[in-house]
Amino acid sequence: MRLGLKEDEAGKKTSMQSTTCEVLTIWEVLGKRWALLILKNLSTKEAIRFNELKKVLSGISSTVLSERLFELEGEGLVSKKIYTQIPPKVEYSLTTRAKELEVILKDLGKWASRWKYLEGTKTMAAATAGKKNI
Amino acid sequence: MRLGLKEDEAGKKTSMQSTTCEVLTIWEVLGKRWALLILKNLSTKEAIRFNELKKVLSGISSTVLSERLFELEGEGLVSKKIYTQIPPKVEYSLTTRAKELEVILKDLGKWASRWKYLEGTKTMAAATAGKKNI
DNA sequence: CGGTATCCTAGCTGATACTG
DNA sequence: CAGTATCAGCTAGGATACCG
Repeated sequence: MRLGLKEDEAGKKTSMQSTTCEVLTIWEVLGKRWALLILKNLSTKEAIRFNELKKVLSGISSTVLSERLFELEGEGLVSKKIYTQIPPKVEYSLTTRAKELEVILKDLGKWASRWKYLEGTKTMAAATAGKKNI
Repeated sequence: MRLGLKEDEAGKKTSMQSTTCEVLTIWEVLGKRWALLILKNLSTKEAIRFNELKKVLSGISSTVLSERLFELEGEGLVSKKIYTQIPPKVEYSLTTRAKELEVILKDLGKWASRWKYLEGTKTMAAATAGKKNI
């Protein structure tokens, strides 16, 4: 199973980092592509279904979405409600834990936008150099 | 140049996401491996030299360290002080912006550890399933 | 509908070797 | 010392096809 393997890696990577900072463990999950978007979209709707989510996150594949959702659930950020029926129906929603995270993320967002327009300084040199491949 | 290409990607990736959330742009940089560690180590020392940093982050290669440092500089999180001399000497340090980020990161860390030991609930099922490959 | 299994590619990463 | 160029391995991510 693919997920199993991933966790193993994560374990390997964090093994030498987790001692340094708790944040890194979370980062292993949140830092991954789509993770944040998923959380964000989940926060707008109360509950959302798989394909609905997939539609919103245009570009993501079922594989990855499923994977991220699984990881997020493992971290206790997302809860899954399964309706055993045909056709299947599964609803995802944020947990209390994730709600708390939202606040922090919002702070991060504020921080990000606060500095976004102040790049006219010396740091701009590097930024520009990077954007337009020298 | 390798760095140039990376920025292009970042631009491409965020193009459809940045409108959704400012955080994502930062995440493109912070989410990358080593980025957080670098920031963390920079915060302990006032200023640090390239190889010194490389030594602390045992496992990282010059290539990646240089790359990350460049990206972080582009985001205005790290400042570089070059001493034109032989042998070369370059010191890296955190910018004011990064100092602010630290606070947020610390909150994130608190959040992370606060929940770390409460995984004995239903969320544990998924967590366990993930950790030990079913 | 909601996933999982499989294959395949792109890009991140790290080791090595080489400049200023 | 502080990188950069180059090469090679590995893995995440996407597309497809197929079950419950």
